[in-house]
Amino acid sequence: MTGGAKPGIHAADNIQTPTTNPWEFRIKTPDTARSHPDPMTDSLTDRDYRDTLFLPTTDFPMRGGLPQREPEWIKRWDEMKLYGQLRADAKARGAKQWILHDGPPYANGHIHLGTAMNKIVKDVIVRSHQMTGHDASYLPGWDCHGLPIEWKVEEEFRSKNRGKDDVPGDEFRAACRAYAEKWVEIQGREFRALGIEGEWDNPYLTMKFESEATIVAEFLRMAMQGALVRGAKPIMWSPVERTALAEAEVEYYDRKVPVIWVKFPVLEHSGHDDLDDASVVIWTTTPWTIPANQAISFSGDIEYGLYEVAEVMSEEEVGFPPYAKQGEKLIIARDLADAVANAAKIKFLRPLRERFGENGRVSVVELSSMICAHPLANEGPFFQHKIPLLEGQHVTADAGTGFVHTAPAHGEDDNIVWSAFARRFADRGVDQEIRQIVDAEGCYTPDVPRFAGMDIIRTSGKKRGEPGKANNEVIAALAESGNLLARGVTTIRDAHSWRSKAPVIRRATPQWFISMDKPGPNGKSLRENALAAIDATEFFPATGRNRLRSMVEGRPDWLISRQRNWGVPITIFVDKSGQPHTAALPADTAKALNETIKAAIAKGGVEAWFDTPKETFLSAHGIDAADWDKVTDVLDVWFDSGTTHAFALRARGIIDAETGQADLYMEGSDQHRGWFQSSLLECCATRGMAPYKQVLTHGFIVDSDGKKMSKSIGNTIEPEQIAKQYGIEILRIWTASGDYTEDLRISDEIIKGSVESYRKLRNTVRYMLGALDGYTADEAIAADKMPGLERWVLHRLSELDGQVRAAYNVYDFKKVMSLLINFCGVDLSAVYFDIRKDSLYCDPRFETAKAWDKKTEVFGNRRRAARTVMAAVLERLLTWLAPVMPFTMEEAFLESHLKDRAASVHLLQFLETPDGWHDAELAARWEKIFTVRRVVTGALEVERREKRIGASLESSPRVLVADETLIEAFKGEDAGDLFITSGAELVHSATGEGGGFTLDDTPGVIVYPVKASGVKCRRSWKYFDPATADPAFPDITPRDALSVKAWDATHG
RNA sequence: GGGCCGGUAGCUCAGGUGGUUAGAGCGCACGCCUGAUAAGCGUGAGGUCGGAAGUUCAACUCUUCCUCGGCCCA
Repeated sequence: MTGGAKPGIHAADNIQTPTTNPWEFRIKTPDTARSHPDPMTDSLTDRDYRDTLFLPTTDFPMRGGLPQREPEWIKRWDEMKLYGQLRADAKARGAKQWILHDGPPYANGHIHLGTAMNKIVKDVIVRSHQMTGHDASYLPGWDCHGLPIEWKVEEEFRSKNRGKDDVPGDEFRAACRAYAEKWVEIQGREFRALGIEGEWDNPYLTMKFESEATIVAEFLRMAMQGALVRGAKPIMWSPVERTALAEAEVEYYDRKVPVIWVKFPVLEHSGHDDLDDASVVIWTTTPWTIPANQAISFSGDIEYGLYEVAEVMSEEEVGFPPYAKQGEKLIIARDLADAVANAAKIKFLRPLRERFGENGRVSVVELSSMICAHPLANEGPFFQHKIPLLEGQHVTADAGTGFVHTAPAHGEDDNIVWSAFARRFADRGVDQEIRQIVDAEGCYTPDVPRFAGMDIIRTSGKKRGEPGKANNEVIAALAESGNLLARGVTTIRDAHSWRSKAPVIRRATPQWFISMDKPGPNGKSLRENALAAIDATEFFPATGRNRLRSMVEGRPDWLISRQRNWGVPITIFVDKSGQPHTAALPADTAKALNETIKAAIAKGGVEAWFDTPKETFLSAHGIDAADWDKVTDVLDVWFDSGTTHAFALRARGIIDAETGQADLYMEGSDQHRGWFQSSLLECCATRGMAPYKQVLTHGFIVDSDGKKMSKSIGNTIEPEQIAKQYGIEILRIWTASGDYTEDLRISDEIIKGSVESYRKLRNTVRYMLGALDGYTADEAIAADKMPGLERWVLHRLSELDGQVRAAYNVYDFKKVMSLLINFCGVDLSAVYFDIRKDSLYCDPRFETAKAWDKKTEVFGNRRRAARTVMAAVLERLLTWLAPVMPFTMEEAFLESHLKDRAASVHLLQFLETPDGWHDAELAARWEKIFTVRRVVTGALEVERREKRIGASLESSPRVLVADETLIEAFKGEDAGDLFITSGAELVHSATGEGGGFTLDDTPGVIVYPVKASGVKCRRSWKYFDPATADPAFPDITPRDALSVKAWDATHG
């Protein structure tokens, strides 16, 4: 029988084999592991050849036990000071520096999957650059100032019954420092646990004194160049907290608000006479802003009409006397006339002119020429300013009247349109100055007639956050003036303070800006410099350039002042005219003063500015402190982050102080608005260039449906969860396998896919470790002495070398992973290992070489070649994968014959490909071989299905090939070995012999799956002709007999 | 509402300048092996390329619209 009865010893072995760790049973030391003769028979031919065989032997387990082992590896790397060794190694190599500059996460809260992914990508980048010959240091950093920390600290004080005003500034800031420090420490540990390698002992922090001093220095440098301007801009202001709020600091809720329709009598116009006593009607939900009105906006795209109030509903019908009066003439958007009439209880609103202005409407020219009176002009001169009409993009006909009440101090659109037009109205007697009539408490200032001191929002007491007196009083005044057309109540979605939940108002306050358009030292504006720098930067993905570009093109001046406590102060003194000392003082004096300021911050941190009286700074330079005020605003935290290049890279000497650039900035794509931009603007303003050569962005983590993760949906996954269940390395493989420049999906199924990849890679490495047991450089054989199959593998390595380097170079890890996973799964596992199993297990082992004769050497060298190639593969695979899989590759490295080469796999470099490995001709030849092989494999599958064979060795196919070059491809190769059959016959034949197996896509190759004849070799399981056997070893093939003889000669 | 980006087999990804039956790996199903064994090998079934319209002899690849999703704004 072909299958043959199995010798009893195998059965016994099987019974004893424990299932827990089969590798323990592998023959580690063959000499001592020789089995006894089979007790069932004492026949000579029943010798067990197992001990003369070589089977893979390794202590590298099939399963990694990642969750348990990863922390141990990190501990090991920390103890051996791997990061320091990496630096020393790069220095010893004279490696070229390559800098990924870390964008600082905010020192608040635990890390999440997104931050983990961010750091993992960075780590893979840094490691791969280090291994491609660079000195790739990595200095992590943190953003430590800012509001979120301030809030948390305020909260902590409040829980101890201490309000914001009860805590002295320096005590408060000290608490903020301690808070940030705590989270830096926690996050540092969490990042380290992800296997991120870097300078964790000495990270950069925006709150270190030297950082704060550098931030101040950078700020003063910009100020000295004249980039700093003072202006007033409407910002969100919370009267309850007496502070400005950023967009991130507000929440939007529905709120009931009054709504009023107001008439602005036309004062001047250049149109038709019938406009003489007409009024422009506006609509607003913030009556309190009416006293601040300075203009009316309209749209050139809206048709307006002139109407006469022909009939008003009676008091009986309405329940109160309607405000509208018969005979009034109103200008309203045509589409909204009905709605206005309805609100104003007007029964009949008569269109006065069918054809109004050009094309049947009030033309832009006609409207632009109008000047209206303020509706409260009757309250006195304060309100008797001229109200121009401005064409604005923000005006729509969705609701209201088609005209927008414009108070430049209280609305962003208002401010934009006003700023654009105000200058043009100077010669028409329109006051250009923006009116600021509301104080920090949200009350009218004393100079406002009738309304002075009235509050918009109640700022204290039980009704905190509810409406104050302002709205009602303004409405009353409007009613008295006769210019109120209608009133009502509506609900709008509006901003509220995240903290107090009270409504916020828009209020213009004096602020400091970095001008985008003022010409700088090189004669160009910051905007122009920044755009040029963007053009000089490389973006991954390339679309990032457009995104950043359009933002810089369109952005307003950079508002850098914040009325806050926890931040780097705006270290300037202003004179009585509001000029900063950097502009008002002689340059030399200003510079000297700046040095004093910087020295103070370097010594005492930001506290030094707040705690030191202005006299101390000024009198040292002979300046009369009485003439100056010390600014106590702090810088926007984006300014801090924009200067990281200065204190984390330049001040530390990592890049040149003036001309240096980081090679790469890498953050989420949201940072086009954030860090990429703040860094760009800051560096362009100070040095006229971007601080980076390349910008790489990643997307965000979403669930399996592409939805963003949110706690409310409950689809969040924590990094710790994955670390505990699967291991960090699985998370790293997941990160590296997907397209992180887009959004990355994660789910159980997806993670399981990464686990599969991990297993495949781990097992491939494990097989090679086992196959290379006992391998040393002595066994190596030159490439030109190797069989074609080995040289084909070397060719594949040469291809991969180029592809892997190229992919890492452009941060395309998914390419690396798919290349290597395919290589392991297809080229190695399914082809090379499978074919060379026979050689590896059965050919004479190198340790028996001294007993080889010429014939034995042929087989022995074949095995040497296989092991030489596997060593080359292993060495490359370990290094190529180490950036993504630092844990497993380190483990494998230390189990391998390479372990004496370095203390860690991470201290190795990607290997260069020796000349001669690349061989396109050979590769083409092997493509032909594989083409034929595929047909043979297909034919054998039919035999298996028909139960005619099981193992492929039970066949010895006859292959008819029409294309002679396909036959020639096999020259010098043993086709049977390549097919893993007990033999093979290749016949050049243009015609078939009837029957036979073919594949549609491979015409001209016909396979007859001839059953192997002869007996089954008891050692190699191949079928062979017993007549050819060595008489001393009748039950094994001549090749196996040579192996066994060499074995016996060297093993007694 | 605006700007930018994306939607190819169950999953992760490939698919220069439009052109034969849209590919890979994994997973899945079935089979083989039992000397890589919680492994290895083979075979196979799965997409008409988010939807619609258009341009073209021809579109996954070009245009428009819609839809879903992401980031940033309003």
